[in-house]
Amino acid sequence: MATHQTSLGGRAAVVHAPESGSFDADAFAHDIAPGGFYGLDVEGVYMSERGQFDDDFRIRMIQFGTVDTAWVLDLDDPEQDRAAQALLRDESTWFCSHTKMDTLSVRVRWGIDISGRNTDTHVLARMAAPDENAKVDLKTLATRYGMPELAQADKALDDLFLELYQDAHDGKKGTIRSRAEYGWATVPTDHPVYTLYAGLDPIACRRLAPMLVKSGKNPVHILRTEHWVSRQATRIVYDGMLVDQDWTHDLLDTNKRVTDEQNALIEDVTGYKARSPKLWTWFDDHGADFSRFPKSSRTGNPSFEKDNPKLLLDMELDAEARKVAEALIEFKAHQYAVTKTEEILKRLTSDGRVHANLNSIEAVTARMSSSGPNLQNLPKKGPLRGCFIPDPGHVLIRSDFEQVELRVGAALAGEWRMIDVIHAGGDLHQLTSDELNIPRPLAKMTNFLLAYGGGANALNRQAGIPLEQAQGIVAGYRNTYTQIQRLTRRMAGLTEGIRTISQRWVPVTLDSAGNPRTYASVNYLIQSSARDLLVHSWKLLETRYGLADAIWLPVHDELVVQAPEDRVDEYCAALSDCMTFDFWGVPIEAEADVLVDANGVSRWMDA
DNA sequence: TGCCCTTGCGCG
DNA sequence: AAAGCGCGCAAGGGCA
Repeated sequence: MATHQTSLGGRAAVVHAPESGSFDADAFAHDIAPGGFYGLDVEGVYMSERGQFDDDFRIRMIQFGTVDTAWVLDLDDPEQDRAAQALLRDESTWFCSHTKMDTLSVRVRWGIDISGRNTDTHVLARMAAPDENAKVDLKTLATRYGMPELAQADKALDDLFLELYQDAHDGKKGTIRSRAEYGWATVPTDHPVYTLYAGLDPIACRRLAPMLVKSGKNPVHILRTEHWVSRQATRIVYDGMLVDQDWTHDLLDTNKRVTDEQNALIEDVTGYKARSPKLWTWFDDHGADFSRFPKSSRTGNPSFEKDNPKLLLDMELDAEARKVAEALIEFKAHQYAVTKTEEILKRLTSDGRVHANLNSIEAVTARMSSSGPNLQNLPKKGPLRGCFIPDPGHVLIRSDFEQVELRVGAALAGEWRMIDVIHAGGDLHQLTSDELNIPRPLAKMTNFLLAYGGGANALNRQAGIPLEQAQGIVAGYRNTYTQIQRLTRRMAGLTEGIRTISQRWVPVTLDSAGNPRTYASVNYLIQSSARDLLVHSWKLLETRYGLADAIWLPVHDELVVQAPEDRVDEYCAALSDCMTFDFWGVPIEAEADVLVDANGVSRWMDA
């Protein structure tokens, strides 16, 4: 058996990598005994856009680690595979691993769900440092916590992959992707660089878990809750969303036919593609006057973003340019749907699903985020959300909190004027409209703007009203809502961070000049507390009805639920019940809607 | 080719 | 006194 005697963070570390056929089960069980708490990591082949759910994805090794000893098991050896399985199945053994990657891989390969017994160090890291987005990968963390050897081993593996690739491809370097693809698939499972890299990971992870818990500022109940939410997120990713493939292909075909046609027309006439940044120069030569046209702030060139191309039609263009302008407008109207449907189809796995990632604690405010594809920002209007349908025999139900951020803000501030209106079933935007004597749309903008820490400049810009008027409105708002103003001042005085209603810690973030953005704290308090409330409802769904697993997707202030066809009423009632409660004397309300299209088919969109 | 940054836009 | 908040993704463009 190959054994590395090495050092990690100034402490001895041992990595055992048994060769196929020479596995010592007793020695393994001695180091990694059932009932313990172990770092866990898996090594697989290169991951495509479909992640663990790609038919071609497979794990090659699995590693378990204590704080000083790791075992790297080669899964081509049936004995080692059996030992790994037995340990993973043991209900008394706990694991920690970084991100959902390992939990999902284990479930895909063996059907074992360890998510209830796995602590995600990525989640712990987000709790310890909510403001350090993108810097919580395991290598960076290990380095920060005094274990630079992990990053070094990673670098050595990269070099090895390049070497392996060149050996097999006449010395050619290949692209990053091709090197990774080749390297992960073919590196020998007994190569010392590979086994050392693989072995250090679970040891580092196991050491990091308690360090991260200690360095965070959250009380223990938050950790418990986040572990639960993270488990739910893993379940949602594993299940994925069923795709209506006919619907999606139809959408792609109809939209792509238009974009291809218009793109070809534009290129024929101008020599530029529709999206070329130089297309404007052609218009310039054909009578366009860009002196008062919106410009890209970076290049200073005319910008064809948004609805800007429509402005071309107001110009004195020659007939040819007018035709191109119309083609460009048509192209842009269909481009978005093409990109989105292509992304969905790219992620489609052979089970007909898209396993979008749901990050249970991504934002600084702990709001969840979705990626690959991002389901949380698919347009509400239009047919794109309709690509996603419930499982056979099921129906989707959606329930939104009613104006939750404004209500939470009113409650936290103790703003009685607002609270009275909420109790009376009135409209907060209308209240502002009446009090400040401004139109309701402007009042609505003002309500949100001020809750987000904005000021007169922002109102001026966004509402397109004169700065003086914006200043007047802001002053009026502050005079009218004195308690909101008081809360704003109180929050601005907190230079380190704030605590939400569940005592979650949210740090003050810095602007590009390094100054604390204390003005954002009101929004942090409101946004993050609203996140607490959504999780609160989700947990109620579990404790009152045992229905947490019915959640199909959370969208900030909205829960989408999948219900069996014959229990729709029951699920609707449960959802309404769990999302309706009193918060600090303010009613929080939600109503459940069944999502069924005009043909009686349930899909993720309104009829 | 690869990396990094910005802009614009969808959602809340 | 003033300061719009949180995300992810595509595309463009500078740079090595």
